[in-house]
Amino acid sequence: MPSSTKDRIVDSSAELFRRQGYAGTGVKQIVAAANAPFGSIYHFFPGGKEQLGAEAIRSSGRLYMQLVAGVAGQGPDLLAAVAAIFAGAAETLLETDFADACPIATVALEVASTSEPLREATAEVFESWIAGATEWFAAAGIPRERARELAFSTLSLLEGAFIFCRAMRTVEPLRMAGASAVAAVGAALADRPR
Amino acid sequence: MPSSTKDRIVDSSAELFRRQGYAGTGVKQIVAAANAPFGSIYHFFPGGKEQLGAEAIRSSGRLYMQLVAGVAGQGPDLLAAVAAIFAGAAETLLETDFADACPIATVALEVASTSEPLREATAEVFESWIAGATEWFAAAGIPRERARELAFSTLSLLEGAFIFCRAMRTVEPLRMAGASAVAAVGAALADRPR
DNA sequence: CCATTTTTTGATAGATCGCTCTAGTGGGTG
DNA sequence: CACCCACTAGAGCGATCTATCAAAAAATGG
Repeated sequence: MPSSTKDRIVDSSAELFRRQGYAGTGVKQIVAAANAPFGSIYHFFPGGKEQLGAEAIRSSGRLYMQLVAGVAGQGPDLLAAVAAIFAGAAETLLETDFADACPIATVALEVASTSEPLREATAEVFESWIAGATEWFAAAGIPRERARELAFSTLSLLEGAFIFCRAMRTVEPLRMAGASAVAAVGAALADRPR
Repeated sequence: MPSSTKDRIVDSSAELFRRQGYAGTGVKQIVAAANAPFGSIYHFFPGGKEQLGAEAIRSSGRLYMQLVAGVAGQGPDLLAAVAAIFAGAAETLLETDFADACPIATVALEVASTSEPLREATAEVFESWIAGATEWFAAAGIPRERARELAFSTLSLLEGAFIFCRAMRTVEPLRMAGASAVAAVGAALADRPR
């Protein structure tokens, strides 16, 4: 068994939070999903549910960035990579019956005005995503300022489309947002300085 | 007193759901905010919290579309109107200490996989927004197919930016997403058929 | 091998959840 | 006036929530 009890708790929490949100997920439900004894939660996370939430957010944020970077990395060029990210997201959505979209968006909206520690955790994850995407666009020759704007708009398109897709139970929004993102990146590539 | 008890309950629910989500808001908290007797909830909403949630979603969805349409209506042209929508959203965010963004996005993500009636309510609201925006773009001479794509991407940019803004406590994402939206609409206007 | 410390565990406490139920109030109608 | 009905009002129910804590198990030292 390669996975420790603590890891199983974090992983199960992340999955449940992603689908039902933070407030909608009980500690009992988490230990049941993780096949862990109840008390272990408070052994590994003395700060209780909130500390567990923070760790789950950071963990799944890290994982998701790796996943997206992996999908983006195998594209022949930047445009194909952006298209692949949106297509991959759509595929995952269909495979999971529209359950698995962004791992932390639901929690981020929930806790933004109710828990400062959790809000900070989501902000850190988002910052790292934006920084990573900015770097990626800049590496393609897009000026830094422009690259950061592109990072925000591409990720906003993705996050926004996730909301519509899950609510409407169709991947149409993701396809359209993806087309828009490709167009925006294409325009930025076209007038980059040489 | 122009507001009936039922209206106060719906309004208070909508405000609380917007900020803390559906699961994070208790019925007791709602009646306290609405200055309503506890029993009235189940008099006006025999279906309980879920029915109340559905009505709050539809009500605030209607209201928000009117609000956005109002902001958009007073712009001199389409591009200025789009810019005004994003700027207005940023202003509201700042005024409310990053609490009031999209009135239903938080709930939409929470309930997408946990409550079919509520999911349907959010889907209906989103559909009506998309239909409205499509109509608006089409009226400016943009072909219907393209107008719908533009509606999805503009609203996705707005929703996505809301997530980042609330988490990071800055309106930078909204400014950048707004610039992107204006550029996308501008491009669509430029190559519309004459 | 026993004594001591450290880690693990589930029963349970105390609060809160959504909801039901009965009783009471106020105003309009026959 | 008698009656009715929409609404107000809140006590309390069973379930579930998070968190605690004393005991069991495992690890460590003499």
